[in-house]
Amino acid sequence: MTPDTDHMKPLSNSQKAISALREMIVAGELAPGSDHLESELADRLGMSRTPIREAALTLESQGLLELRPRKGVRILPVAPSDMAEIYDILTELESMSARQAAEKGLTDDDLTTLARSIEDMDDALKSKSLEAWADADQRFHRELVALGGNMRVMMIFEMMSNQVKRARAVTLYIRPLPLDSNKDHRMVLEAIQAGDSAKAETIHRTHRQAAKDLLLQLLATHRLKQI
Amino acid sequence: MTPDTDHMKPLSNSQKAISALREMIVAGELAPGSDHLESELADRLGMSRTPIREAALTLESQGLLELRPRKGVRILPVAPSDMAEIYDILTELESMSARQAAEKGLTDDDLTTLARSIEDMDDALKSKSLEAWADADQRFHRELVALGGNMRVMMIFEMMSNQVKRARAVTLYIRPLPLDSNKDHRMVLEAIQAGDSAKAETIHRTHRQAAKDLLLQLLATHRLKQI
DNA sequence: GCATTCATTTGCGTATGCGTTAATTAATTC
DNA sequence: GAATTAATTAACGCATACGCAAATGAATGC
Repeated sequence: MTPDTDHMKPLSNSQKAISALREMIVAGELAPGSDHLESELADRLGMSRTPIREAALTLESQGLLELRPRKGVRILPVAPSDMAEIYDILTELESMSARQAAEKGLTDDDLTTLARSIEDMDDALKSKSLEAWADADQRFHRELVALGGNMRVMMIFEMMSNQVKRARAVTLYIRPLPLDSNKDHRMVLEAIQAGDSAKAETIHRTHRQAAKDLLLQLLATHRLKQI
Repeated sequence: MTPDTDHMKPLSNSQKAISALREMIVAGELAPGSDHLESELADRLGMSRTPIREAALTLESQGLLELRPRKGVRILPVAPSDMAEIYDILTELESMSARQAAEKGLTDDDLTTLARSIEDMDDALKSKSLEAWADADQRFHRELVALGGNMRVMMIFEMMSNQVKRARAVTLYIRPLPLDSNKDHRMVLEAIQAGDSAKAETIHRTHRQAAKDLLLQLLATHRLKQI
């Protein structure tokens, strides 16, 4: 039961279409590169074309798909060069967030969520649950950005995350186990606790660059030219 | 006459609505904080509600306005804290672009547009045309981002630029003359020419931070709590 | 006079229909 | 048989219509 089971707004069809389509895309149910007529999607989601179009417009501006007249909506494939772009942006903005979080003099209380995600990653690795690890890792990065306090950075992060998730679905089981990854996370957390903004930023930047290099290497060695 | 006067696609009403509304917002014709019914905007632009809604959805995802049921579309005001967020993001992403541009070993030929915008700023200052200066300055930053080669950064830049333009319309005539600004620009250009990526990045970062500090100071001293 | 309830208005969300035009198939010509 | 043109189909852009719910105003009760 959700915290506030009462007074749940009945969520418009447009909203439903946005999340439904987003999930279908991230899950690969709508394959990268595939085309889908508005009317087809409307049938599939049991609504008319109008909310579908509105959702498609929104998702287009988030870079998940493309509206091509008479061809239908095209699910955008993500090439390694796209992932490089995304990781470069995340590297800069997350590192900035780490720095700004460290400058805030946050209390341990403010950092419980971040600390929790690190523990969750440890637990996930112990029980060899890669999905749980990926989930906790995602939470760590999101919370780091949240602590930075820049709402726009959060929006950009969420936008990019959708594409990152697709890449991870492909690479999660072909990548080496992220056994050392949590060392970095812990060092970032400690730097933020200590108020050492330069250290927090530098460590996180290095961490992110390594992640980018690993991913691109993986995609290259497996000849994954499109996700 | 535009380069290709023939075969101009007749540009859909949605597209027209997007640029029309964007220009009205940036120009202040639709005041920050004001509400406008979809039907009102539809009448004003001589089209039905459908393309207006589609345009509003797009502009909402670009942070220019907000759709509030029964209140109409609300033109989002920009507070100093918003400008701080925007400048922080631009600082990081433009500095990264400067670094990456420098790493590319660009020829003087690749850099003509950038060099041109610097000259234009000089000319504008000589003829005391602040608008022309602001325009050339905007072109410098856009071209720098373009040279970085990250399409997503370009998109983010364009998005943020809309809000920056509104701030500039307010501050352009109350700010000190940007007499030294071009020294920074020239140094960035030279660093890129020389392939000195660290220098290009550092100088541009400093330049951007100074711009942020100046802007926030201006807004504070003039008690501009909302633009 | 103030609050509460009911009636009315109004704006939005969404379905639907239609004209336009791109894409596809058929037809005609060389 | 290939290629160009004509005919057909179909998807989209947009206008329009309508039901519902929120906001507004009127009316009633205390």
